[in-house]
Amino acid sequence: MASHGARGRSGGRPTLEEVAARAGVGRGTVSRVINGSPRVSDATRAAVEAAVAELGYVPNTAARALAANRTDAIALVVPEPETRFFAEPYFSDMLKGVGAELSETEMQLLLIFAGSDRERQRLAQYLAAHRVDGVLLVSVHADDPLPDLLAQLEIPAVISGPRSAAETLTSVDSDNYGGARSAVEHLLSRGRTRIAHITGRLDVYGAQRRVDGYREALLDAGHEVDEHLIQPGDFTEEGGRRAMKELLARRPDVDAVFAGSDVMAAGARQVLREEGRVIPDDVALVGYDDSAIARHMDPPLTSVRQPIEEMGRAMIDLLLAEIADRRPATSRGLERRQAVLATELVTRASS
Amino acid sequence: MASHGARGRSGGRPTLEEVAARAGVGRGTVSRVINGSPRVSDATRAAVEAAVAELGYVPNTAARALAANRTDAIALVVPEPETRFFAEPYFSDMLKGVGAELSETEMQLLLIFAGSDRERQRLAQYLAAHRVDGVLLVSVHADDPLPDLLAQLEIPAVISGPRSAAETLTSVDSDNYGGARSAVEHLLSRGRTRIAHITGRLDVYGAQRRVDGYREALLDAGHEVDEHLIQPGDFTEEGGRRAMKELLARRPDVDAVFAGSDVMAAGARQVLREEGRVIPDDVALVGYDDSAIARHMDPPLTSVRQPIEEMGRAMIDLLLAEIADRRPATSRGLERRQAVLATELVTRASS
DNA sequence: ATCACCGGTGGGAGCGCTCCCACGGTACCT
DNA sequence: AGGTACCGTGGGAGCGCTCCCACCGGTGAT
Repeated sequence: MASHGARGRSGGRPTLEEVAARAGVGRGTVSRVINGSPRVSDATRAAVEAAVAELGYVPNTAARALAANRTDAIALVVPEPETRFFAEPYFSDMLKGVGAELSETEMQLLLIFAGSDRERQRLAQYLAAHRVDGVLLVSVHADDPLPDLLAQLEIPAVISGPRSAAETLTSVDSDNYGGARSAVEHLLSRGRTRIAHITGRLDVYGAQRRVDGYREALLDAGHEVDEHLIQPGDFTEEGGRRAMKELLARRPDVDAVFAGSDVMAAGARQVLREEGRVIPDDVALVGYDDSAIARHMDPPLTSVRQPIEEMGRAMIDLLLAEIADRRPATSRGLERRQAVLATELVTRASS
Repeated sequence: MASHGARGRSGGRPTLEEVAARAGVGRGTVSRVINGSPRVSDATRAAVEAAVAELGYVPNTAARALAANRTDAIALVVPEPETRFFAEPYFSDMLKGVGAELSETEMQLLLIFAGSDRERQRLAQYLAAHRVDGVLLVSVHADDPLPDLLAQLEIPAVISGPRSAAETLTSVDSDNYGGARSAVEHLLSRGRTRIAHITGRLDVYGAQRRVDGYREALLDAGHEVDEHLIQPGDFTEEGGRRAMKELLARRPDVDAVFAGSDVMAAGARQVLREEGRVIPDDVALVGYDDSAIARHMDPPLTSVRQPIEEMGRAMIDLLLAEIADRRPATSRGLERRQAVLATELVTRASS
């Protein structure tokens, strides 16, 4: 009977069975109480809860996962650390939201890095093994095979920053279009008329939407859009520098710049200063992201704040809903879920 | 026989049993191959590996965890988001190191937030249930009960930023003493003689060590330490402002400031500028952390860089070693493990 | 030849849980 | 009174794995 180290290999945490014995009920009943089933009488439930408390019972996740074929875990897939996602404050803010929302539940958060090929391989295996109930995807490139893999495996997933207007996955996004509009409208209201735009990488859908917002804000205000004032950047500081130099060369009379990120705005500011342009007197500058850089820039940078923490919360909400449905959005038919959250323009001395 | 939905409830991922059948061997043998046991003949191993590849077998973590009483998971416990830990670039850099080192192993990373009381309660339960094989602790307050809890539960743990010189947990730290010395020596070499220090919160051990480094660098250079030049801060920008005002009031002739963090340096810079002091001509300024703020400050801030990514890697290494030993450092006797990594002074225009 | 031994192997038992079937009891119908 | 329904409950079976014991055949020692 005591053949095989049966008795608690390490300290003996109480099991369902022991709780059942203590409460004078069967195993099934305890399980029902633990899982909040309604099919338990109040008296029994009270007795079980007392036993649970006395014994300090905590369910064994592994056993539960094995028996129920679920994991109570979701994965946050972090793409290459090089991407702007991993930069402040995006990452930590989103995590804050995710963590806050998750702490209301029993779910646990797994962080999975998918930078190297090796890591992506592991991730694919991981997902194939259905070791998580759902996946959070952030800043995925348009050509990334991951979303399709998830759809194929029927793993619930939510993506932040849809890859296109036709995104099939459930998505959460901030209102890039509206954010860009608010920036441009602000500059117009300050009397600027030759407003340039340094864009983000245009294979990023959000960057495209910002360009759309830029264009339409100008058109709606009765201005023409001068294509020479739109200069592609790549979200980097150096890209911002290059773009600003190009703009100055083509349109020396530019009187405002709306940059698609604070980092690019920082690059642009360097060039403007080198060229002797005073901010905001000669050229007004507006960034995007409202990062620490914006607050500490000289002069402090007007920037579009995205509700990133809210986005994290929204992602969890949508994901949990999808897990509850137990099937990914694609097989639910057409009812694509998505959330678009409003941005806010934070006005500072640079404009 | 087919009483109870036995056949793959969801897609039928292959099991050990199926791999065994395919390879014409027993379950135990496949398990041995999967786990790299040496007690398998080469021929058998090859056959099993072929079967694994053909079937695309991936072990079921839950079953493994249940049977073997281990989880192959470690937790990174994130304290209150308010702390400086959660600020850039500390968090993401450390995560980068942790992720890189972890991707060499089969371990998975759990992120656990322990900000609110509620969350800490969950964490305690979590740990009591032994749902992770080890724990990574970051920026823990001196009076935090968590380390003791971990020791009591005999859960391997590594702390970044030891709580004191007598830290009992295995720890990883950067050389705060040496970093501070390098900052002060740099200022001395620039001919500064009235060097002030704005400290971090002195209940943080690392902040104390920086003060030690500051003092001894001065003493070793044959200078006296003027206690009026040491002003306590709290790692915040506002704290930096207050400290700088105080210093200026007490010692208007100060010609250099070594701040215990970049953020405090930013606060100090504001005050210096308001008072008409030119950086670095009138007052040289050096920060600590080499964050984005330092690079983008005006003028760019000389700062002490900590090898945070390396620290992340070191934490994982130490933790894995400890898990392999299957017992926490405390019960291994006196051989406390710790790693202290060197810092680097990044010189910029502010000094 | 006999025995102990050892590398290599198969498979039973068990990890702690969920799922589901079966069962006793009460309430309500005919 | 007998039948039917349903509620609350107990407990068997099974999730996929690891651990360990038993077993098999081949060696080398006796």
